[in-house]
Amino acid sequence: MNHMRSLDLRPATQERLRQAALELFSSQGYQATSLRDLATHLELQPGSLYNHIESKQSLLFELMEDTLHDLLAVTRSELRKPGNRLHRFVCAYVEFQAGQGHRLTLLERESPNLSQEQRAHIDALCEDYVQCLTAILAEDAPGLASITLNRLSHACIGMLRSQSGWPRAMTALPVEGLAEHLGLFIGGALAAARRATGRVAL
Amino acid sequence: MNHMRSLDLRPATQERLRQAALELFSSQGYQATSLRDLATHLELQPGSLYNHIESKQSLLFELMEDTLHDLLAVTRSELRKPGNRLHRFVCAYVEFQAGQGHRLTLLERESPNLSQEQRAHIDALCEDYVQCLTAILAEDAPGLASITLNRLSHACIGMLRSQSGWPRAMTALPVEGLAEHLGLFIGGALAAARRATGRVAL
DNA sequence: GTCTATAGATCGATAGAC
DNA sequence: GTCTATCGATCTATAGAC
Repeated sequence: MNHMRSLDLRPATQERLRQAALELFSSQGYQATSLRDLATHLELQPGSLYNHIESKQSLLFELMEDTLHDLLAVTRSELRKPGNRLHRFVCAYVEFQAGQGHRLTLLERESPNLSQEQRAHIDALCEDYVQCLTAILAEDAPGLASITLNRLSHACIGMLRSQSGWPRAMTALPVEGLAEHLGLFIGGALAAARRATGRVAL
Repeated sequence: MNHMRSLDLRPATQERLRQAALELFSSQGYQATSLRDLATHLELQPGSLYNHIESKQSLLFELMEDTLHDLLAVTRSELRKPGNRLHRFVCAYVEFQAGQGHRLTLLERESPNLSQEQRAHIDALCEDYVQCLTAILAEDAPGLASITLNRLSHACIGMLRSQSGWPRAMTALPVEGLAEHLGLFIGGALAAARRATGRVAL
């Protein structure tokens, strides 16, 4: 109840710091960004950062972890709504990518800069996300062999990730119709997998 | 003719260096790998490396450039053979990934560590590779809108890249049947795109 | 083409005053 | 929670002897 007075108008330094770190890490890379760079963008002195972070590495880890938590939350929330689950899964990713794509860039690129334990944690969250999709696909195509299902899941996620270009090129196209296109392609891949299974099963 | 005597039995230092750099860069990351690390693995002193490279950055660039050149060469060579071109494209990538996957991880991850000019060069080569696939798809599905075709190309390449996992997890599955699975999914996506276009065109 | 030695710069992190 | 000041380590790259 007495925590109410903490509704500051300007964002807390914590939040400004994470925002700036996200921007710098995703554009220049983690290792190429020094804490001095970061402090300059915040108009702080380098040493002052350590009132808000434990270390540079833990900062990276928290950014990556939060990204996956948010992506999972958004996706699961979208899946609770009625309608085609596969389509909702695709929409959730497309929207997340459109609005916060640089957060996903960190996940793609900066894994090797984590400690072993941190990387294991992130990998586990990625597995959760993939499993989310796998469950939907298994529901839509009940007869698939587990190896086929597994590869289909990763292929679908590959299609979603492909929006970011290879490796970073691809003129930033408009998002309009993107979810529909991806849904179309994914649906086609799923149908093909189902047909092939049926053919074998007969 | 007199160059014949240069058929040394052990690989030249140049080649050992690039091999070791590839291994270290792809496993630890470019920035996290020091020239001391590299020199140690080669049983050399750090300074000696500069008899073989111009700079650390140019070493990275050449590794990435060579990778794309080889991938393009292998792919184009495969496309010259008879048979389904889309299938051959997929096979070329799968084999390249299976045999030299760590070379591709450099492409995925280390772009931001290049200079602007170097990155532009690499991006152009990536475009060439994408264009390779686009031409095949355009041939297989003549009526596609250019935006659809473009997104389909990137989606297909996303499926191919998805073998590497997200971001690096995914138990290294056997390669058997992988090209067939990916060909199936890609074929399905292509068919879906074609059907959707036909529906509109009618 | 390898070595030793080191320049010159930068980095992450800490200590202590305010 | 910000500042100043700095430690100690590490890095890329160079110079010059052999």
